[in-house]
Amino acid sequence: MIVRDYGNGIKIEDVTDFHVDHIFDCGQCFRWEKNEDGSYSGIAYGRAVTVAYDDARHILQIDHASAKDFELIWKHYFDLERDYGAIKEQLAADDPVMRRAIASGSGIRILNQEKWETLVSFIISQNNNIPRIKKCIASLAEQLGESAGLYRGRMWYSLPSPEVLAKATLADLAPCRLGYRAKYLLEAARQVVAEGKEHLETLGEPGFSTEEVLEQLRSYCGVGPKVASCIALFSMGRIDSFPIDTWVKKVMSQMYGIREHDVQAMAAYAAQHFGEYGGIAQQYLFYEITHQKPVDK
DNA sequence: GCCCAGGAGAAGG
DNA sequence: CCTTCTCATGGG
Repeated sequence: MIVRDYGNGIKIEDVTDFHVDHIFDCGQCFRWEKNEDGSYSGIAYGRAVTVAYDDARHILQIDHASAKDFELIWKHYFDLERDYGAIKEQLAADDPVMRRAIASGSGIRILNQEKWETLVSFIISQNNNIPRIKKCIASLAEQLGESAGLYRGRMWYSLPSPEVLAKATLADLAPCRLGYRAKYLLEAARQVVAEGKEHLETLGEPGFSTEEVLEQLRSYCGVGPKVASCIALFSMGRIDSFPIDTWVKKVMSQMYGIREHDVQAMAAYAAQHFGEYGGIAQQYLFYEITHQKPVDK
């Protein structure tokens, strides 16, 4: 992987299977905003950057980042060492439904996000819609988070740490408009602090089965089967984890003929047909159904 | 007013 | 073990 430093950012050559719209608008992350030129600016691991991709030249540009940070953070964050071409080929074989879904979101990459941030984000996500989830998380960062400095003419904030959130009160969270999820969040933060932050980090390491990881995650208040699957998938590299939400239920019933509320059957179908790539398959399906144009008659 | 959103916890069988 | 009810909030 060739990385060139241009002073205030870096360019990476020969990046394929990458599209910023697919990556940042497939529901896996909530802290990236699209700029007028099509690039996205956001914050992760305490760094505010801007990401653009040249589809013709296969060049990924990360502004406000160093080559050192690329090796340390961004290479892994964007999952650049995984061969998505081969995975897409395998998933599409003998599955016309998946082939069409992959065509719509061909540049998706499963991000490796911060575990704590992902836990917080998906507790907030429950029974909520994506625009409002983004507002809640941005508000939480601005109210209680840490400053990551000035960039592109404004201040950027990380989410509050577990320690800060564990000491916060419902009144502190009131401006964020989290609704009934606020008390879940405080409860989860207190558990993370009580057991030590390392525990959450350790969960991401190999050695545990995905089922063990999901079970551990479900011990946090506000984390059930679906939210646990998202945390495992989007921050712990468990790409076999298959989150089943209302949208996936729609896809699975419409396209694969499984009864609308039969979550068990959907999980079984995913395990059998998508296997170790269930989470990636799920993202293609999710992207397609959440971006399909309404049919006008 | 209704229904819905990347659901989960609590209560009641 | 299972099913049903409830939980804030804002947009359509």
